[in-house]
Amino acid sequence: MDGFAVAVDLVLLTIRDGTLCALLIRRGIPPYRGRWALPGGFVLREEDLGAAAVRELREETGLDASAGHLEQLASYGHPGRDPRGRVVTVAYLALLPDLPVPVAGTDAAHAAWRPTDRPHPDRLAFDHARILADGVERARAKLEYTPLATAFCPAEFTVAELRAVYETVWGAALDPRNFHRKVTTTAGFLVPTGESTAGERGRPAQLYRRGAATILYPPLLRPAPTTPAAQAR
Amino acid sequence: MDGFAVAVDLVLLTIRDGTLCALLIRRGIPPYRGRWALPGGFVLREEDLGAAAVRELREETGLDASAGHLEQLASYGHPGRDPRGRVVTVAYLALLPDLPVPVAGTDAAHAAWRPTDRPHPDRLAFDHARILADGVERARAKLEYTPLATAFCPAEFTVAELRAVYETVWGAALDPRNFHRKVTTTAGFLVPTGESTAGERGRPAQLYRRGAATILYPPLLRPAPTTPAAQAR
DNA sequence: GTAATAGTGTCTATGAGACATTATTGA
DNA sequence: TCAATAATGTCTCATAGACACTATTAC
Repeated sequence: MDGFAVAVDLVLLTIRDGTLCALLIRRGIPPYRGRWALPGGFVLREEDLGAAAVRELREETGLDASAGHLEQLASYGHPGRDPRGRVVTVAYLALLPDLPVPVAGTDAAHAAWRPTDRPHPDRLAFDHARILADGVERARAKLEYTPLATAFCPAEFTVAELRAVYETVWGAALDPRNFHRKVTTTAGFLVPTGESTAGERGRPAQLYRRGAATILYPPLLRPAPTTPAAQAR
Repeated sequence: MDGFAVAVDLVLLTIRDGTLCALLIRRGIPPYRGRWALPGGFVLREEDLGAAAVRELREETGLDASAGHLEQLASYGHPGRDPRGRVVTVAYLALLPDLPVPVAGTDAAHAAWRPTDRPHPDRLAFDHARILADGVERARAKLEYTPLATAFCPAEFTVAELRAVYETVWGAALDPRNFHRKVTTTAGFLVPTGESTAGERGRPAQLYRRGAATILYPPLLRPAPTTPAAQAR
């Protein structure tokens, strides 16, 4: 009944240069030495799962979880997923604003933000490709019915920046006028600061902070891909 | 790094007598002997997490998972959640049609379907009250944007039965005419069998099977509780 | 016939999609 | 003045909500 190891792995997403990116770590020790993997590590003896995720986040990025958003994603425990033995990993998903270059963890040769659609020519270590894909899909879905897109933005941001988040994560263009109307009229989504941008070319944009809402009602649905009907997406 | 036990616990939901119910097991062994708990057990040495959930489902209910719907819910691993030691549990959520009385597991004195809003006067064992609440909320949310309400129904069912599922899970009345229009015009939700009910009082109802759709687009949103705005729900 | 339930049609209100113009800055 | 970007207004269409009537059975 005993004898499992429990790990947390982090899908850390941010937007850099108009691309949805995930933080990957180049493994410095076996197994999968030299391969790229999600940051993560084993849960400590007296540590809660969420606390382990927060700790790993700080260790890998130097970030406080409050800057963005951190939630549990799913658990993965296929018997053969780790050659060292039976390891169950609890994956967490974080949405983060664009950061300075992350500090590499002590047990990793390198760390890098990689595009989520082609993280690396080689396959990722373990089942991390699957975990990453699940995290991206979760993020895409949650942008529809929560205001979590703001977690990708700095504390103060413009409507155009927020729209760019949606367009990047969904990979679809959105109408700037309809988007502006939607986000500014949905109660609790945005709080105007009264300030404006300056020094940019073009008309200054009003700055907003994230509001108190936790869900968007009605939701902001991503455009239907092909058919106007239901089915796969 | 080793030394964790990994369990699966099941939130088995069904609708009985117009009430959303969960299957609870009266524990026959310590800890929490005599208290009610979610069905579950430890993951075997060479067993995948999902396979353990399917196995427990069969052991506790005699059910095949294909009759309803089974998905991973979340993992819970607070250090003090189990007095026997460090146990991480991966909770699974199942939506099941109304069943004959479940067979009690070998290590349990009793098993019973209990209303989810007041499972028992005593507190449930472990952190199972929280897990149950999370499962119910997940079910409520998924009825909005998936056709999973059909998992609560038998293989063939009427629109009125399906509507009763929504009304029970959401605890809100829905307009029969608008509901009928929505579910019958959403592609892939329902497949008419051509058959009708008979022997009931009143006009016979057409029978349907669940369709191939996996998501509902646009979703079938539950009525906003109070404010027409966003915020907590 | 009566009671009971299923199924359908219409009108309205709300929100999304398409689209052009005005506003405000830096160069 | 021009280029660039932000912000707003209008029309249309799709969908949800409100609501009343007809249809088909058992008794």
